[in-house]
Amino acid sequence: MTSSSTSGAPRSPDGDRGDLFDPGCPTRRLLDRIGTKWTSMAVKVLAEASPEEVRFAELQRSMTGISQKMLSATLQGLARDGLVGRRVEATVPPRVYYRLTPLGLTLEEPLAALREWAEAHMAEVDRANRRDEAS
Amino acid sequence: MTSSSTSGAPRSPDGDRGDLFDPGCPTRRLLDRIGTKWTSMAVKVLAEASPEEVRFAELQRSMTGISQKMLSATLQGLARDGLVGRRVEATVPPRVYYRLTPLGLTLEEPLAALREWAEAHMAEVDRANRRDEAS
DNA sequence: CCGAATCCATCAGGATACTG
DNA sequence: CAGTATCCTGATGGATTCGG
Repeated sequence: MTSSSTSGAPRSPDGDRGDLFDPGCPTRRLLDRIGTKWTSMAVKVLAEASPEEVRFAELQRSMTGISQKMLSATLQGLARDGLVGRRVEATVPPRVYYRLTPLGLTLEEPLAALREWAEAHMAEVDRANRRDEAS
Repeated sequence: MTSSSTSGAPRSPDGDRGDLFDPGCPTRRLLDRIGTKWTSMAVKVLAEASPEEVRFAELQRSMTGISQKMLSATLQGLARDGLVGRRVEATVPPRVYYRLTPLGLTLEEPLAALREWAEAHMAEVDRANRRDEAS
């Protein structure tokens, strides 16, 4: 098993060790997903395009620096989570369109709040870092 | 106010290639921090205690499963970012108190929004995952 | 009591090449 | 055009131990 999925589903079909950790925190599990390198950016791009669909190559262009592998993995993860939907156009060459599901759209709200905080305060965070580096 | 400042590119490995990647996205950098395993939980615990201070061992007890190393690293990171403050009581044995700074407190708002989304919708996400596993 | 240091397992994620 | 497969690296983070 090379990869047991990025968003590790509880792969303990039976009693692993019980409850060593506290997996009952949905926030942690959410952050495990949107906290990955490209996921939140994909949601943002798709949200901005919504309700229009976006093609694979178009997404790759919007997300500078992402590889096919990571884009594919990111979209797969979001699709598995029911946050984005796929539509394949059976042409030659084939075209695949992505869009946020209604559930994915609701995620955009708190994500936008986080973005606003980042744009408002990350400069101050950076300043704090500089101050600390001086020591 | 993003006084834009000198817009210091955080990590230019060596030669600045212009804009191959987009390091100007503060959201990514924010998620790189709060997306780590324990950071958001620490902020939550500290926010709930605010304006009271919390001791190291107390934090460790609240965050089930965390090691000293990770708690220390998490708090250091938050302190460097100016989100939490430390107060050392020079007793024997020494006691160290942590609390959110005003800046850290402002982060609690969007973080709480994310938490609400998680509690409201993660069950649906899980259901989507099950449905996908069936294939 | 606090946390720094070491060792070690795992994994995200980048580069590349190949299929349909 | 869209997606998969393989290889490889550095960062994440857990357990443990030492120091102040």
